Amino acid sequence: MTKEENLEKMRHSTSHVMAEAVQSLFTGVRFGIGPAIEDGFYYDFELARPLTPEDLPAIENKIREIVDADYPFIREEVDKEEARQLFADQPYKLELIDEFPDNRVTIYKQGSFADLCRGPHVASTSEIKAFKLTHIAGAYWRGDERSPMLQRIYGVAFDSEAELEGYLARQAEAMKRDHRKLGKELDIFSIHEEIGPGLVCWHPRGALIRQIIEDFWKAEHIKRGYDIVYTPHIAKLALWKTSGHWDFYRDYLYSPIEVEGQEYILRPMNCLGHILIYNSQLRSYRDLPLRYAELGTVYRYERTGVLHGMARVRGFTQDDAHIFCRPDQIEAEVAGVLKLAQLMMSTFGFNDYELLLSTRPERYVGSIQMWDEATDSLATVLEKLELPYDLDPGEGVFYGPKIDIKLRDALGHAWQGPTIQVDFNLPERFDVCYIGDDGAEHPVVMIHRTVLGSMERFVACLTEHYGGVFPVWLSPLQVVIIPIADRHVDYAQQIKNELEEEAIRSRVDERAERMSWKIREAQLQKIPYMLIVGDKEVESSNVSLRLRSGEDVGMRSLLQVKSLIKAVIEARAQTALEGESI
RNA sequence: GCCCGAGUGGCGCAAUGGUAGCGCAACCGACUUGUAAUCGGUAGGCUAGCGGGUUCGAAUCCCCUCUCGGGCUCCA
Repeated sequence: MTKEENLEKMRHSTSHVMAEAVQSLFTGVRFGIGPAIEDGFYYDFELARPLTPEDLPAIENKIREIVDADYPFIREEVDKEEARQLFADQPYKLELIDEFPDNRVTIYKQGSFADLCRGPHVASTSEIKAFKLTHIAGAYWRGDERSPMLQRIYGVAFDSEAELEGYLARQAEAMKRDHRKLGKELDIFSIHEEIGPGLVCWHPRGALIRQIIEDFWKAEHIKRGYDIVYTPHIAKLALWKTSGHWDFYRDYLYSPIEVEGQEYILRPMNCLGHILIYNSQLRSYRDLPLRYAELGTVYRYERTGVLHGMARVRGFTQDDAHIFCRPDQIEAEVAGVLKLAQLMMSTFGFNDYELLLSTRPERYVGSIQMWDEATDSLATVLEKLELPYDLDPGEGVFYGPKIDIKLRDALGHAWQGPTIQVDFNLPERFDVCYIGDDGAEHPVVMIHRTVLGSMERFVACLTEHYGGVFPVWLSPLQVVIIPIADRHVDYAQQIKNELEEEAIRSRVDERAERMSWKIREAQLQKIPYMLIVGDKEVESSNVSLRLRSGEDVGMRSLLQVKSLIKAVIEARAQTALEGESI
């Protein structure tokens, strides 16, 4: 058994011990399930009263008692009838028993607690080493929102106190990278109750980061034969009925706006405008592929509980494009998009991401043959490009299979970023076709795709990925010039002017503060370069360079510093100085 | 949407039934400074809601609404 499997076993056993602790502290407990998860475990309970965080220490103490008592875990096999009697007052367990295919079920007992469980478990409770209950949450029985909501206690468990401490320290570090916290500290964005939940205001610094990304994005798309288009943010409801969105996603649309007796809605997607542009004239097979790209803002009425800073919002800008192509062009186009997505990921420092191929869901349109062909071609491209991916069965969109790239935030949550989706639905509904070399009409294949995701989510992930320490080319402010005394302000200003000529973003901190105070503030703002100027520098026409890593590079000529910074920006380097860690 | 928790000056926090305090920031003044916090002073909130209730009295207790956080569900 590997170390990881042992750890998982121990975590699972800890959840049983926690259940025993809860059983002894509360009356009338009904038990749900309690598996091991990444880093720890949870158990779901139905209790007479709501749990509060204050309950956790008592439960932890009880767990320790059970651990110290060193109860063995005993495995027993019983038939279903016996199991039903054992768990006669446990409706959730009875439900599980009914669903087991075999007549024999296994039970694990430790101390005064018995649970229906496949196992395996540790030999004895004393094998549980370092654990901590972390939080409580509501969770639907079996993850179904029509089922009762149980109370879940989450915990973490490790082989040693040192590993537990290490984990908790990493969590604390990760919380510092939270884009919602950094967004405030670094003045990147805000969300206002007065405007509405999930609607983002981009502050000048955030907007600058976004502009830089968008400029890069546009240039790379134009290079690859995309045409930039703009389409309206609202459209007649009838259009969304034709597309099928009204039927499938009505609950996620903002309510219609009535004007002149016509109903309009805020667009939840950009594709329809692109389709109408395509359909504005007859297209020949020679015209294809056509690639329409738009940084298109869309609005979706996301349920209140799911909103999360800039990462999950109600109004967001997709870096969208729709490729209209012939069936024989699918593979080449998908490959092109994947390569572009890879370029985006590597340019922005995401070297660790997951690729998922999602296949036909239960509710779908089109023929199974179309689905199979499209899914195969997506898989073929992934294999040709030697990209490792996981299958996500049944997770495709109703209109076609897709490839998703998932990015992780500081706390390890995966967010969908780039996505490539084949669409069989819209070409049919809108009669999107081309004239082939046979002179006949053929349906086009439409590919929806983003290579970043949305600007909001991407900047959120980017902020967490870098912990706010953006690479120089993305840093809103690249240089702070710090005059030591008032008499150095003119010289500092002169330097700023020279940096401006090179389009380096700088500011002179001319406040009547001490140098060390100005350095502290520049550090906290994670500004890549600090240029300190005092008598020595003025006299020798130099600057003293300090990096946000804390390194004092020393006195250099302005020319040297300028060319260093320029080179770092042009290379879109991940670090502020070659060989530096930031 | 569901369960639990929270909402105090720009920001971070204190005050759990008796007339709201602290730090940072802001503003004013002094200091003119050598690599992460110079000193002094001033102003600023009636405590999410021009919501309802309990009480002699509410930031503090109860109800409603809104927003945020942790999860669940969802995420075209």
